[in-house]
Amino acid sequence: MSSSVRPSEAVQTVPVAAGQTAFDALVSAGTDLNAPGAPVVVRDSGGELRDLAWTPDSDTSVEPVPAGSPDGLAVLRHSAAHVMAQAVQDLFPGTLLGIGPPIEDGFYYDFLPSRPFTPDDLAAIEKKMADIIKANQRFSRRPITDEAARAELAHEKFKLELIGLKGNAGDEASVEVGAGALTMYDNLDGKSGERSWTDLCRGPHLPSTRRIPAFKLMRSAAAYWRGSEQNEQLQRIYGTAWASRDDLKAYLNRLEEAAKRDHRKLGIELDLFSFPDELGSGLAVFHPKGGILRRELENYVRQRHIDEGFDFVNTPHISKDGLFHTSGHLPYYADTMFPPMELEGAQYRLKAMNCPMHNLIYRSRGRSYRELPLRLFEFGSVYRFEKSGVVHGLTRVRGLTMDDSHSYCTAEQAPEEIRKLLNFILGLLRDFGLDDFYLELSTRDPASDKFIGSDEDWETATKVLEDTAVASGLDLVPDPGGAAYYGPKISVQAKDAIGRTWQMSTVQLDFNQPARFELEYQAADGSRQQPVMIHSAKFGSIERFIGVLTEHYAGAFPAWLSPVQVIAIPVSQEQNDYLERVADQLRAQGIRVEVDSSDDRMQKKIRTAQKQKVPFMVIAGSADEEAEAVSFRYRDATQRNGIPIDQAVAEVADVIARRVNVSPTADMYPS
RNA sequence: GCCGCCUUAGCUCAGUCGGCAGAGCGUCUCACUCGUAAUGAGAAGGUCCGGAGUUCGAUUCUCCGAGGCGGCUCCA
Repeated sequence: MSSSVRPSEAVQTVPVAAGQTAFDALVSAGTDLNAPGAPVVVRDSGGELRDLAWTPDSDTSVEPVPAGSPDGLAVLRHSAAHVMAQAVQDLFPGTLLGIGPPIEDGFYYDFLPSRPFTPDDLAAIEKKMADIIKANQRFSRRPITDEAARAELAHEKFKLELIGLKGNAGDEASVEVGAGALTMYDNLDGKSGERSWTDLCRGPHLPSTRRIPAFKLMRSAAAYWRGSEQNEQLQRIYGTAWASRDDLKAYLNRLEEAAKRDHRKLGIELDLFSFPDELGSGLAVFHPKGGILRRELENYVRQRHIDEGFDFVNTPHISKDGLFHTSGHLPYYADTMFPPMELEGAQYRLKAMNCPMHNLIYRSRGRSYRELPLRLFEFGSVYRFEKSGVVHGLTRVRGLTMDDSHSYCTAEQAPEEIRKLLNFILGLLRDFGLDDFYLELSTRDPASDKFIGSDEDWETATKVLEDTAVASGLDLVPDPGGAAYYGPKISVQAKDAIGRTWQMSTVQLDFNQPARFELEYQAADGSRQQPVMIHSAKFGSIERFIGVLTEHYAGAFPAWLSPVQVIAIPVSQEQNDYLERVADQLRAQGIRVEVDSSDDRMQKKIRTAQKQKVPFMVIAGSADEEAEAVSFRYRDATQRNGIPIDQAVAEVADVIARRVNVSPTADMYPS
């Protein structure tokens, strides 16, 4: 990401005399406030962000905050949100205001208009915003008492509600209001000084609207007031704003690049999978090429689980619903499980999780401490009735296959087992070039009745997970209230090739299901003890993992995963037979080869293979055929062409075979 | 589930202010036999998402449903 701040421009504190504005202090210190990326606000000695117009009561110093810094951008974006709100209220009188905070890469503002916004409305709002920016309105801070604010905002019911919420730490609304006395921000016309708009806001803001160099409105959508489904839906307009036009352009390019990687688009282009309407929403079919991806991934993860000492089991897709009452999943998740089928007096359900069935396998006979940890693994297909609005490509589906495993062990063994699982997971993700991780620790919300089990068990389980997570040395982000109903979890978050974070694998520690299923083992002293179980999924769902990998690799899968590894291209049809023989030679080494014997021109075939992101091409003309050679072309790490080189068939086969049949981490490109 | 938008050929998308529907790519056929990202010509291909309604007539308007997209909420 481009930014206006470089280390060499490290900011220095500037002294400010009592009664002097920070603005004047900066100017007298020689700061060019008109330069691109110039400071837009300051940080006082207490670390608070302040407007440039801020005037301290006593002598102090401030640190300028440049527009391109994270804080500067947040102020810039929040100021853009104000400009947008003003434009909206100008164009659509009577529209009520919600809140308008800065967010990653931009800002939004929530409105209650008389009708939802259309794309044409957004264009008009954008134009109006440009006028406001051109008018160079000053953002002017005005402290106000609660009573006066209530009077002034009598018609803004949402703002009134915010006043009551003043200072709620962690509340999104505190962005607007914050602790301490309320402040209003007035927009004053650059020439006349006339007030054109006012908003209840903690600030700080840019000195004036002119300091918004580049913005764009992105989309409008509904959002619940204060994020609750129980509340009224407002119309949210998202925008983006940057410290320079170039930064905006770079951001829009990034979005375009991300769109090109969209697995839903690539899935069609590369003929991997589809979602036939006839099946229903969120139900995917994998075409032959997607089938190869699945098979390779399954083979890979199966072997890894064998190496880690897992036993392989199989369980049905359907069960009488008593099982899910025993596990505790029903009735908590009744609405996300497919509805029951009534058969011979029993209610059957498609399974939405595999753990209860694995518990039955554990319980099928007496267990000794000697066989713990007992590790069960299954490619378990489950069905979850995701709400219609949340289904999304392969990343959120209604039918999925999990690489689901459950480790049953003694409470004492749990920390070591979790440590091993975490290592296993990180190693596995690294094999896919995912190596920038952080962990999320999802814990119980003690106030919620969504969680079962005793306080002591929760504390113990959470402590065990937390200690293991901390010991991994990775960053650990708390996720209060995000636990499963039966226990806390660690999820591994990984950054993909273009820096987007995906939740990948999870490890969950569960005291509850073993108790509910009355799982036991006989300890060394002959006593009967209850094991704990550790749920873990490495890919999570294979569908989702394929979706994430497709975007991570932009469809250019490493050679071992590529559905077609080699395309053989004849210079003219004369070489078709020769290349068939070459292809057979490669196939004999386990390589997936296709000969393109269509009547396209060679150039066209190269283009097609390139677009299909096939890692290797072998091309042969009459000269090659005579020499028992091929011209070898490959995709390099940047997915551009490698340099063509003429090589003997045996050598080429050898080079390709090494890239295709070895461990996934191996460098796939000839050097 | 909620709000908004969308659904036309295998894919990407025009279009009909209500009157027997179009392009590019892909597919097929023919000609060309070619040396590292598109050879040319021709043809086939459509219950215009489904159902109901309004109308002389609906792909177009209305309603219901399905599916998709962008968000919100949710994600064991």
